[in-house]
Parts: sequence; C-alpha cells; structure tokens
Amino acid sequence: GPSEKGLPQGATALSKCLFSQDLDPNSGLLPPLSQACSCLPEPCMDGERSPAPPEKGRDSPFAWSPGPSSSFIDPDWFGDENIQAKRARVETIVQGMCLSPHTPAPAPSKARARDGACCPGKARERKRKQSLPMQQGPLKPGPAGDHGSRKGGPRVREQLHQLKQQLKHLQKHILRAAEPRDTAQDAGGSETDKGPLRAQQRKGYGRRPRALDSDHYQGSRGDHPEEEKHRASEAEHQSEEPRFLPCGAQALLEILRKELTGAVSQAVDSVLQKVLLDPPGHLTQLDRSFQGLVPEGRSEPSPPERGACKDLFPLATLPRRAQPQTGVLLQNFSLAKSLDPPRYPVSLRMIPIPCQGPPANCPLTAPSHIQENQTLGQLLGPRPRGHWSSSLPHDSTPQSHRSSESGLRPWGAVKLRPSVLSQQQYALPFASPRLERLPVLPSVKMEQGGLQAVPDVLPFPSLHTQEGLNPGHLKKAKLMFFFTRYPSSNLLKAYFPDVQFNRCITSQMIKWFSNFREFYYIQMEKFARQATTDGVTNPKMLVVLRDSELFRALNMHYNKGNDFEVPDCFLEVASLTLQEFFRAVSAGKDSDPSWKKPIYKIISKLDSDIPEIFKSSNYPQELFRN
DNA sequence: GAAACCCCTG
DNA sequence: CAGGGGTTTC
Repeated sequence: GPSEKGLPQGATALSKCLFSQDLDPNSGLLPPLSQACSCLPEPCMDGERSPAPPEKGRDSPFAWSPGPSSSFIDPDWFGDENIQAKRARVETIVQGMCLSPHTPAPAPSKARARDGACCPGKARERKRKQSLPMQQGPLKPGPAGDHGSRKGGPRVREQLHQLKQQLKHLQKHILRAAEPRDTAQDAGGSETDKGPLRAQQRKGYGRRPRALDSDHYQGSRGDHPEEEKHRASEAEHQSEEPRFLPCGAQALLEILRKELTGAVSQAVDSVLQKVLLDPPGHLTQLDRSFQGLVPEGRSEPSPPERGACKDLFPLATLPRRAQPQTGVLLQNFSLAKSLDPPRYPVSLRMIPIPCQGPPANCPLTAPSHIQENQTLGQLLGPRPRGHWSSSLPHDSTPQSHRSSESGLRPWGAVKLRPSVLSQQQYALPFASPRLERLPVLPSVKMEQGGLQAVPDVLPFPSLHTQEGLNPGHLKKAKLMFFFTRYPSSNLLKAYFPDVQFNRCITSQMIKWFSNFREFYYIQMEKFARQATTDGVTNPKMLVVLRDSELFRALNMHYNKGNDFEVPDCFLEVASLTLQEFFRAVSAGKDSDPSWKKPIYKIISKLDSDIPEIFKSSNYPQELFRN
C-alpha cells in the first residue's frame, strides 16, 4: 500500500480544513471545475497562445538556437551583439577543443551532417532555423561553408588547429591573469576591441568548416560562381590571416578576462553577503518580518481589502504556519483578486522575492530599488515567475494570481546552505546573459554572477552536442514536467537542441516522462484516497498549494533543491488531478481496472507551453549538467 | 506490427 | 530510473 508518511499531521490539518466546508456553497467562491480548467494555462504562459501546439513557435526566427550564443528573442539583443558574438567564438573554439579527434567539426556542422544523413526533411528544417541567426549582424558565411570540404578542408583544419593552440595558450594566461585583477573592467575594454572583432567575425566566422550550409552561402553570395567565390574568399583569408589571430586572441583575452573577473567578484560579493547574513538568528528575523507581511490582523498595517479578506476567508488568509499542512487545502479562487500586487506597494519593497509573500505576483513590476535586496533574493528563494517568459502578459486577472495566497514558502532557509550552491546552477539557463542589466530581474542577476563564479572559473566545460543523455538533461526534463506531462517527441527534440536524437534517445526521454507521470499519479491517488478517508466530500476543496504535503512530495521529486520555481499552472493541474482522482475514488470507480484512463485523458489535455527560454537559452544544457 | 502506454520489478 | 512484459491505438 502507499506510504503513510506524515499522515497524522496531515489528517489533523485536513480535519481542520473540513470545518471550512461549512462555507456557503452558493457563495460563488469556488468556480466550477470547468471554469478553473479553462484558465489553467494562463498563469504560466501567454494565455492567448496556450492551446496552441507545442511546436508552434519553432518557425520563429529566434526560436531555435544553433549554438551557444545565438537565439535572442529580445530586440535589445543587438545591444549586446558584440559580446554575444565574442562569446560565440570563444565557445565554439573551446567546443572544438573538447571534441574528440574523430569529430573535428564544431557542433553546428555535426548536426548538419547528421541531419543530412538520416532525414532530409529535418535537415531542411534545421537548416532554415540555423541560418537565421547567422544573418544577424555582419557575420557572413565564409568560404569554408560546404566548399571547404572540397578544397579548403585541410586548410580550415589547420586554421582550427592554430586556433586551438592559441586558445590553450590563452587559457593558461587568462586563468593566471584574471585572479589579481579588480573589477574595474568595464565597457571601455570591450569598446576598444569592437572594431577589430567585427572584422574578424566577418571573415573568421565562416572559416569554421561546414559551419554554414551551402544554401545559405549561396543565398548571400549567389551572384558569384562557386569557383570564383571560393578563390576570392581564399585570398581574403590569406590577406587577413596575419591580423586575424592576434586580433582574435586579444578579443578572446579581453572577453574571457572580463567574464572571469566579473564572476570572481560576484562570487566574492555573494560569499560576503552570505557571511554577513550568517549570524544566528538573522534568518529567523527575516523570516519573522516576512511572516509579518502575511495578514494576521494585528500589528501589520494593512489595506482595507485585507481586513475584508480576512473576515471573509479566514482559513485561506492564515499565515503559513497556521495553515493545514496536508496535501489538501481549502482555497477560493476569488480571494486572489483581493491580493493583487498593486495594493501592497509598501510590502513590495520589503520582499526581495515577491512571490514569497502575499503580494506574490509582481516580479515583473519590481522596481529597480529592489537591487538592495538582491542578496536576499538570491539567498531566499527561487526566481519569481516570469523570468523565463518575457512575453508573460502579467495581467491582473484573478487567474494569474490565484496561488498568491499560498503565503510564504519554506525554501528560504534551505537556500542558505553553502552546499546548495551547486544546485543553483540550474537557475541560470532561464536568464539570458543580457538580462543581467535589467533591474527588474535582480535575483537573476545575482544568481548568474554567483553561478558563473563557481563553474566557469573551472576548466572550460564542453559545449558540444552530445550523443547521450546526461543528468542535466534529466534535470531539465523534470522541470519541463511542470509544464508538460505528455510531451511529444517533437517537443522534446525542440527543447533539447543539444541532444542528438535517435530512436533510443527519444524513447528514453519518453520513458522519463512516463516515469514522471507514474510518480505524479501515484502521489495524486495517494492523497486523493487520503482525502476520502478523511471525509472530504467536495472535490473542489482539494487544492494543491505550495506549502502542502503533496506539493512537497512532487517538488522533491521533480525539483530537488528548490532551484526552480514551480509554475502556478502546475499547481492548477495538480489540483485538478487530485480532484479527478478524488472524484473517481469516492465514486468507487477504482474498481474498474482502467479507472485511471479517463483521468489521464483529462490531464493530458492540460499541458502548458514550455517557456521558450528552455530551448533558446544561450547555455543550452550546460548548466543542467553535473 | 510499430509505437505508445501502462504496470510491475529491481 | 531502466527493463521488460502486457495492452491499446493507429
């Protein structure tokens, strides 16, 4: 039978919860199931697009990232174009170094060769997507495209080899040079190398063998006969050769140095802040102060609405510690409306991670002054929702705030453990580097800095597309489960661009999700049965909140370490699943051997869109590894 | 009949 | 989580 862990407490809490069923059932506080259902995808993704097929965005010019450095959704990207281009070069070269001798070409060409070999349709698809980012800026396809294999192959390989040597050399120097430097490296440094680097990009980018497909090549220089084209470019190379390497070396040096020093200083800051916060009692103080923000009807000055809320919905507005801890909780969706962020302007200032407090849903409107609290934001919690979705409408409809009354979440203290540092790496992929300048995303900024300090100072990780699945992929898949329970293989392919999919890999990943579902449904059934034995009669009383036991179980399974903020849409789906199981069990349908199938069918329609950032991250899966 | 899913097991 | 057998679906 199912494990009964924690049930005594849960049962007690549940019985408390049952008292609340005396609430007027006609008060309209609990919307019909169908209504709740129809709103599900909204909180986590663009509501307009929620029913669209998962693959819908893939033709977007920026939906696919061919390499570690492109794919930008934000128009502001062009401001950092140079930085990104530099990063691209560095990573590409490092990538080449890390590849085995039998895979001489960088990832893009690898992918291309693979595609061409097995399925032409896919190859075309990728080609189209791949070529788009290349069109940005001055990056012209060079002669090494497909023609390199005919004539320029050896040469290209030789150049690549030179680059590798150069980089090895640089690595040694930089790792040594970066340490003593202060953080005074600023825009000036990057400005100086802009010009040369751009020139280098123009000519140097295309010299990587088969990095660009021939279609693209011909498209941009179609007016030249192939031979001539090649010869001209060859000459171009030779004239550029002497300048190219030193120039590139300088650029590499500069960018690496900047990255390293920045990361180190961030790390120092981060550690310092932690140390400062470490004194015993500090955290509890913080906790207390945050708890104070939760309406208790006493000392905290509260807007008029709050008092009204409290009177109307006493249970739901209780502070966390007073709330039932079981997997089931009374919740009325109307309540959320009364907790709209704008009504707590003062509280907002005091809450580093807005989602943690009652005014939970205003991360995108967080003012820049919140930077003061960056450290708290970093230490105390997961990223506010919306970090991964720049297109989040962030309306103020009740649906998008429904879970706001979940109150404080118990992950604050955990974040303070030093050992958790390594877990935080998973946070990074959801923030593109250019976001670090945006004041509205304080925790992202800090986390990124801190994160880079840890893994990036170490020897360069490999960035190549790899054959198998690694633990990072598993981790990412688990997080994706929060959005989709039934991903199609196409969706998986779209969201794991660094994985070379074959039949085996695909089925393995499908199997992963099957296992995820299995655990998920087992939990649901367990808690639904518990609810029935505890005497719950109204399924709508069963709501999964962030502080419920059920949520903890799920979170522990899919998000061990709390390094990802579970999207609200998952809570909605989980609540519905729980309710469906409850209905079925309490109706005795579980005598039917296939009684779960209708439930599965319902839940399978509740998949949400996965945030684009999951696939368009600049660090595809690197930070998911380990 | 392959693929997908479910269920069980280790 | 992976493997394997059974079942359903297309």
